Amino acid sequence: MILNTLTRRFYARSPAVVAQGLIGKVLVRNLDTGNKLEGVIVETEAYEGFADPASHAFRGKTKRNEVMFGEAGHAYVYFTYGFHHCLNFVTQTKGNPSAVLIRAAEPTLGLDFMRQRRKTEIVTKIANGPGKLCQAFSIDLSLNGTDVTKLDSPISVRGGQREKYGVLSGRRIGIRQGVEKPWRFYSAGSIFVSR
DNA sequence: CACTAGATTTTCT
DNA sequence: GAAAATCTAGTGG
Repeated sequence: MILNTLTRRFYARSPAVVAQGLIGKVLVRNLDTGNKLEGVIVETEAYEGFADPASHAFRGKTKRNEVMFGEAGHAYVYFTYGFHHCLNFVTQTKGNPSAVLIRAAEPTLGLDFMRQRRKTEIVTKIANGPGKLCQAFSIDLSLNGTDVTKLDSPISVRGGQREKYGVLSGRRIGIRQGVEKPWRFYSAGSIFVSR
């Protein structure tokens, strides 16, 4: 079993590379209660700073997106559609505010807790979407800006087993600008992806 | 199965 | 005022 937490160097690359690299890695959530949740990341999307009209950072810095303008390896959590949180990891370096959206995961640890939070018994529906994933993993705005490269952080990512079916890419979901960019990455054959 | 409305906050026009 | 990196419950085929 590999337990290495991903370093800042991993995140300090272009978002598309990081997004692809995160597939098959394990998202780790350390709760205040001492409970631990884990899930294998099966779907991500890359958002490329100033060059990408779909990125929150495209129109400049705001109070909401300021974390994207900071150091790579931090969590960017935002609230959207009045209801849902979305989890991102900041990538690249200062001056290029890019991030990777975590869209879906396969729950592997803490299933009872997640089922309770999601109010569903169906495992494939626990984290097959960015809003659902945050609900299952108990992620909200209080975690915005969290450094995810530390082992004892509330959120971190560690290496997992190699993705056996390979990684596919396609168009991103839920956006109207820059839809032609093939910056959605997902685990081939996984039943835990959002679509 | 497809489609639609509604929840509700941040941001931009 | 309207759209947004969404989800759910409801209607109808």
